[in-house]
Formats: sequence, structure tokens, C-alpha cells
Amino acid sequence: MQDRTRDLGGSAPLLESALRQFAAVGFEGASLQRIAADAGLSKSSVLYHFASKEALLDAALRPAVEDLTELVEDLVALSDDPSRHVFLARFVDYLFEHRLAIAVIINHGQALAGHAVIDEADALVRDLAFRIGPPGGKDRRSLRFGVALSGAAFVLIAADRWATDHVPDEEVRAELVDVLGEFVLGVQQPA
Amino acid sequence: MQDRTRDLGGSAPLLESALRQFAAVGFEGASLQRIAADAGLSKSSVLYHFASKEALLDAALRPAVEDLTELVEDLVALSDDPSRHVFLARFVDYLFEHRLAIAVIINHGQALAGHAVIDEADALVRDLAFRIGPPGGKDRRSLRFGVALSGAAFVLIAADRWATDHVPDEEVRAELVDVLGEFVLGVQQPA
DNA sequence: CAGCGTACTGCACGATCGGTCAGGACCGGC
DNA sequence: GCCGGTCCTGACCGATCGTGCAGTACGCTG
Repeated sequence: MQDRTRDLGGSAPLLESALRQFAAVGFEGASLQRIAADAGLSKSSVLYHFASKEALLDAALRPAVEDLTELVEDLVALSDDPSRHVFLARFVDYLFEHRLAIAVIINHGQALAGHAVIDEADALVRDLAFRIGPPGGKDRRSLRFGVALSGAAFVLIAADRWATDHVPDEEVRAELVDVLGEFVLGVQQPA
Repeated sequence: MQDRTRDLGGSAPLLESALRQFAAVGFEGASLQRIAADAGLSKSSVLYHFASKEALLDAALRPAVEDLTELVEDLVALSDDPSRHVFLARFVDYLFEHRLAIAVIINHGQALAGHAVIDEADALVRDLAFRIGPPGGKDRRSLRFGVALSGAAFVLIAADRWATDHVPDEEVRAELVDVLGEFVLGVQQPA
């Protein structure tokens, strides 16, 4: 799973709590105060590590965007292969690892249009939607992929809230691979 | 389509702009000032019509929750019928009519847990997820329904942002009925 | 005309927002 | 022992937050 521990100079817990807050209440709704408290720091400390709230958003989403870039490049490489189910499993793994970042991009992306990271992520997702998926008009493909991606993101965040008991990650992962395969790679409905 | 024009004493545009803001930036991120300005009123006027920001959220989501209640009751009535595809078309219509409210409930519900309307809506959605869908463990069914619902909600909000040209509602609707049918009512993946 | 209810507003409040700044605690190297 | 750098802090700024309140314009009923 490549190089865990990027550079991020020790501010990892800060990025995590920032991501949690952004995913939960959105960028505007999240306050530096709460993010700081959640990470066990003062507000000033947050602004020492990151020049602004927007810079914090950028840093928090950056790893997810970088990994997504890599993922799209790999998809381009294997192009017309039937090994797409393997790719899909990789994609689900990606969603698991970056579930909070994905939630921010998908659920709050609308309101954050204009911010560099968000636009970048949006372009990547659109690209992915265009390259993956069954034949059909590109809008149709985008729609299907949109449903699948956003649905998956929701489940990754809300699975525990909805399930009666805790569902282990492994089970959710398997079901997601199944569901997305059926969905994105195209199984026609009978009649 | 039952009684359009509920009672709401003339404050309909206010509720609409409130819904827009809540869906876009979440409850915490939305400010009464912006909601008021968007509706062409002063902040004080908003608090004249609704006792608090939370009361405004309640009023804005209430119609969607009521219609959803009705929808679930109808689903219970037809129970084991094979007319589920008809019900699904109705459900998609519902999603269209209340797309903003659905976006709030789905995307921001997590952060709003505890608010009466949200908990009510959550229970309804869970109930719907349990009653609809293919056989399988209830968690598995909930997961599939969760993916479908959240995915649909996303598409209804973001369709225009993603599509290269504007996709007419009618087309999205047809595709959604198709997609959700295949997805929620259960078509097994070959192999 | 007087009186009342409805819709709406400006102003003021305490709290919190994102952000600046001066300084304190701790570090290794000179 | 002093210095520079890293990490972190509290105090403070102007703006905006949700909310309360007094007041105003308007239309109805008597």
C-alpha cells in the first residue's frame, strides 16, 4: 500500500480531526476552534501549522487527491483489459482509506467549488467516471458512476449508524466490491 | 400529486432559500443572514416567521418527511406485490420533488442527529430500507438501499455539475428508475 | 378615527468566527 | 551561556453568528 507516513511534519492528528470536522459539518460549519480542541491544540497552533483554514482543507484533502491521481493513471494503463474487477477492488480499498476525504469531496464539493483541491478532485472523479463504466452516452455513464461513488461514500460514513449491529469493514468491503461491480461495470436488467 | 400549496403562511420562498442553503453548506454553515438575503428579507423577518434557526430547519424539512411517511405507508400496504416497480417510480418522483430536503437528510444527517425532524426522517429511511430490497440479511439490504438512495440524492443535486450539457429531468428520472430498479429490487450479478 | 393584528425592520447583546501578533518553553549547536 | 529555530500559547482584532426587543408601516374591523 505504498508509502504510508507521508512527510506531513507531525501534524497528522490535526489533519485527521480537520477531516472529521469537514466531513461532518462541512467546511463553513467546521470551526478552527473545534478542530484544534479535537486535536488537543489551541486555535493558534492550527494557524501556525497551516496559513489559513483553506490551506488546512487543502492539506487535509491532498493525500486523497494524490492517490486518486495515481489510481486514474493506472486505470488508463490497463485500459481495455477485462481486469477491471481487480481495479474495482483497488478502488474500493481507496475509498476505505480516504473515506472522510471522499465524503468531503462528494457531499460538500458543491459548496467548495473554486477551491483548488476540490476542483482538482472533481476533474479526477469526472475523468474516472468517463473512463470506467459500461457503454452508453457519457452522461449516462457519469450518472451511473455518480450514483455508485456517492452511494459508496455514504455507506462508508453511515454504515454503522444504519446497521443494527456493527458491520465489520471486511464485510462492507466485499459487499461494496460486489455492488459496484454489478453497478458500474454494467449488468443489464432483464427486460 | 396531492395537495400542492400546504398551509405555510406565505413563507414559502423563505423555506426554499433555507433549504438551498442547508443543502449547500449544511445547517451550521448556513447563516440566517444569507438565507434572509436570498429570500429578499431581513434576518429579523426570518426569526419572526420561525422561532429559531432550528425551527426553520424543521419547517423546511417537514413536507419531505410527511410525504415520506405517506410513501412508507403505501409500501406497507402493497407489501408482497410485484408492483414494486411502480412504487419505485413513485419513489423517484418523490426524490425529485424533495431533492434538496433529501440532500440535507442524507448528506448532513450525521451532524444533525438529535434534531427531531432528522431523527424522524432517519427512522423512516431505515424502515424503507428494511421493507424494500432483495432478500438477504437486513444489514446487506440496508447497505444496498443506502447506496442507491444516497447515490440518487447526489445525482439529483450534482447532475448538472457533472454532465457536459444540461441533462433534462425526464432523462435523469428514467435512468434513475432503471438504475434503482436493477439495484434495489435485486438483479444478481452473473457468476 | 381609533384600535388591533400582521409583516417586517434596525439596533443591540454576547458569543464565536478566522486571523494577527508578541512572547514563552524547549531544543540542538556554537 | 547565548542563539536560532520549532512548537505552541493567550490576548486581541474586526466581522459575523443567533437571538431579543422596540418600533413602524399597513390593512382590517369597529
